[in-house]
Amino acid sequence: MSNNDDLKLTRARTSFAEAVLDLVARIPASRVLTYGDVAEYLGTGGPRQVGTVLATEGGSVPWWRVVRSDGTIPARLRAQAMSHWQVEGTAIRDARVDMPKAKWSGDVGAL
DNA sequence: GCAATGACTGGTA
DNA sequence: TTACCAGCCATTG
Repeated sequence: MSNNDDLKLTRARTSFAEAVLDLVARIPASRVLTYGDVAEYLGTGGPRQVGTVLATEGGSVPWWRVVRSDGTIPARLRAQAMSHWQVEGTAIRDARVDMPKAKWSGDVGAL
């Protein structure tokens, strides 16, 4: 697998950050996950840790595919995320992600 | 090793 | 519907 080389693109990263970035990078377009779901999927840490990782190294992954449980995100990122969601065709509901429709099942083959 | 921080969550008012 | 509170846990100083 060449994805190992990707790990060298940035700084050392911890095992947790590595797992978060890896999972976020695997989220298919038009699909989103909540911070809590990412943490639960990894089996460790919590939603705050996921946010901390994305705030630190999120520039290298599709962070807009990770949103709050309400389908919203911080005002600082809302405009940017909205633009990406529209381009990728993500289900949107009144300036928020339509979680019931856009939430990723964890299976890339599910459509 | 300890204390503070934070792109969160769920419950209550 | 929005606003506020307490809990959670890895990372950083």
